[in-house]
Amino acid sequence: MAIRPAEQLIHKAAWLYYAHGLRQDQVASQLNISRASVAMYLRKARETGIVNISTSTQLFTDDVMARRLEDALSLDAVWIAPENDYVIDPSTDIAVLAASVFLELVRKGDRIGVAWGRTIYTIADIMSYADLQDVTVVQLCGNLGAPYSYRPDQCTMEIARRLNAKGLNFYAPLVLTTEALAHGLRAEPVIREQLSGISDCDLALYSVGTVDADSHVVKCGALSVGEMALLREAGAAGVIAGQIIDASGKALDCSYNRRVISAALSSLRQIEKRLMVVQEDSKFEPLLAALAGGLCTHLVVGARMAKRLLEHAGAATEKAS
Amino acid sequence: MAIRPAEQLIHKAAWLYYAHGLRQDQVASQLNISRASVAMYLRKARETGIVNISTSTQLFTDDVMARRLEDALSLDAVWIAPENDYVIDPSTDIAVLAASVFLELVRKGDRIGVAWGRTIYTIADIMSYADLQDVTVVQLCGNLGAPYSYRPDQCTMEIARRLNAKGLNFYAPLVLTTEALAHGLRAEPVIREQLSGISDCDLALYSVGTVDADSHVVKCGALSVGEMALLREAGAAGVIAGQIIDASGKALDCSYNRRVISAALSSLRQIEKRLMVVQEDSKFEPLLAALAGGLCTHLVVGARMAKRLLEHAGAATEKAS
DNA sequence: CACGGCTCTCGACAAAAGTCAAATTGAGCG
DNA sequence: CGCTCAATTTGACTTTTGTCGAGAGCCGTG
Repeated sequence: MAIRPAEQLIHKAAWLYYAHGLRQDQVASQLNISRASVAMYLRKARETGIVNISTSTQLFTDDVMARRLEDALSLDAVWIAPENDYVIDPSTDIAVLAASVFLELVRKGDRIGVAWGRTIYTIADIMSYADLQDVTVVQLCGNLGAPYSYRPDQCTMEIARRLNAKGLNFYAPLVLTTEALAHGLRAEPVIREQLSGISDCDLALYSVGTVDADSHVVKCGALSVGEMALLREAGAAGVIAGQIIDASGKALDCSYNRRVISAALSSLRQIEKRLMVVQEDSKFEPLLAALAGGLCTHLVVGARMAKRLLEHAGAATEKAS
Repeated sequence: MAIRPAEQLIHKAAWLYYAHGLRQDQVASQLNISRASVAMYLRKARETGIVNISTSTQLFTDDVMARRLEDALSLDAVWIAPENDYVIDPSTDIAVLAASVFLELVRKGDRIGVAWGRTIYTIADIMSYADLQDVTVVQLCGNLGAPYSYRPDQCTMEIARRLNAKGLNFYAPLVLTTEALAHGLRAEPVIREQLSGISDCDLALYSVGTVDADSHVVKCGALSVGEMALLREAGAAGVIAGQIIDASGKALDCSYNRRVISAALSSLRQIEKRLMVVQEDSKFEPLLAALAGGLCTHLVVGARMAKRLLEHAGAATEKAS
C-alpha cells in the first residue's frame, strides 16, 4: 500500500481534531493541507476505526421490561428495542442496537464466534468500524455450497473487517450428504482445530432460525421443504448455527444434524458471553428453545417479542406454583 | 432533578443521531422538538459520556522509539508525545495523550487509584467524559491541610465525575507532625480500610515529583525548602503519591515518610496497570527512580524525555556489558 | 517520452451544525 | 391568583463541515 504517508496523516488529523478539539481549518493549517483534505481524512479515520464514536445502550437496558426479562429468564443482560416509539425502520432498528451492544461487549484480545443469517449480516452491515487489535473472529459453522446472500464466511469476514480484526474462516460445507463423510471431515486437522477452538471464544454472536419453509437452511437448499416438515414433526423447534434444536434446546437426534459441520452446542455453552439477536416476531418458539438450551446469556429483542417472552415466563411460573 | 424527561430525550437524540446516523433536523422531527434543542441535547450527551468519541493512541505507540523504550525498560506500553512536530501546546499535549491512554486502559468495574499533582489535575481537566458504570476512583494519598490548587481529593473527584464513577476520598492530612499520630491515624478503621483497598485497584494513575524547592510537597508546605534539601542529601530522588523515594525507587527511610498517610509503595506495585505520566523535562531523575522501583508499567512521556531515557538505558547496558 | 489510469489534493459551493438572544414554560411563593 | 426566577426551547443568524468536479502529481506501459 502506498497509503503509508496518508495513514500517518489520518492519524494526526484525527488526533488534532477529536482529541485536541481543533477545528478542521486549524488542523489544515497545522498539517499544511487544505481543509477539504482534512474533512476527507477525518471520514477515513471514522471508517477505519481510528476514531470511535459509540453511544451508550444504557437506555435500552434501563427499561423496566428488560430488567424483568433478565430476572425471569436469568440472563446476564437484555436490551429491548422500542417498536412503537420513535422508530425509523423497525427491521434495522434492532440491528443497530445489536451492533452497538456487540461493540460494547467486545474486548481487546477477544476471540469471537460468529454464526450466520440475515440478522447477523444486517448487523455486520450497519456496524461501525473499530480498531480492535488482537481480536479474532471465527466462523461457527460450515459454509453453504451454493452461493447464497448471507453466507457464514461473509458474515465472519465482514465483521472482522469492521473490527480490523483477524477473520478465521473454515471452508467446509455446512452440510454433507452422508454421515460418514461428515464424520471424516470433522476429523480433518484443519477442521478439527477450528471446531475445538470454538469453546475458547469469549463472545458469540448469533441469531436463531425458524423451522419452516422460510428457514434459511431450507432457502439455501440444505434441507428440502418436505424434510423440514418431517423434522418439525420429530420435534425440531429452531436452528442454531445451522443445527436443528428441539424445544428443550438440545440438538435434535436426526441424520441432518449428524451431517452438519458446525460448532457443538456444548462448545457454544462454554463461551462466556453468548449474544443472541432476534429480529422477527415469528422466531418466538425457536427463541424459547434456544433459551431453554442455555444458548444465550445476552439478548437483544424488539419490544413485542420482549412482551411475549415475559408473558410466557409469567405463565410458566404461575403454572409451576 | 427535574431532568428526568430530558435525560430520556438526550439518550434518544444521541441514539438517533450517532447510532442511526440521522441528521439533526431528522432527529428533531422524530422527537417533535426544534433542531436547536437537538444540538443542545447532543452536546449534553457528549458532556455526560452518553456518547463516547475516542481516538486511537496507536500512532504514539507505533513510534519506533516507543517500542525501543518498552524493551529497554521492560514496560508493558509506552506512549510518546511528539514535541517538535505538529504541536499545539507542549504542556497540554502530553496531558491530552495521557487522558486518551487512561480512558483506553479503564474497564468497566475497575477500581482506579489516583494520585495528585499538577500533571494529574491537567489530565483530569481535559479528559473527555465517559459513562463507566461500576467504576470506583480511589484517592491514593492523604489530603493537604492547606487549600492548594491541585488537591488529591480534587483530582480524585474530578476524574470520578468525568467517568460517571464513584469517587472514594479519604479525609486524612497527607502529612502529620508526629510519627505517633500518623501511626494512630493509619490504624483508624476508615483510613486503614481505604489504604488496604489500594492493592485491589486495577489501574493507577500518577506522576512523579521532583525533590527540589519547586516540588509540590514543598510548595504546599508539607516540607520546608531546607528539609527538602536535607532529604535530598540523604538520597531523596523523587516523590510518588506524596512519599519520598530514593534512586532505587524504595521509600526513603526518613521521618517525613513515616509521618505520611499514603498508599504503601508495595500496594502500588500490586496494581496491575500503573500508568505514569511525566510532563516536565526536569523530572528525569525522579522518573528514573520510579522506574527503578517498578512503580510504572505504562508510561506517557514527551519525545525529549523519551530520548533521554533511551540514551540512559543504552549507556547502562553498555556499562554492564 | 507521451499516454492513460490512478490516487491524492484543492477551491468553491451547498448542507449541516453551533450559537445566541428572545420567548415560553413551569415551579415556587407571597 | 399573579408574581418572579430559573430552566428550557425556539427561530434566525453565523460558523463550520461535507461534497463534488477539476486539476495536479505519479507510476507503469506501449
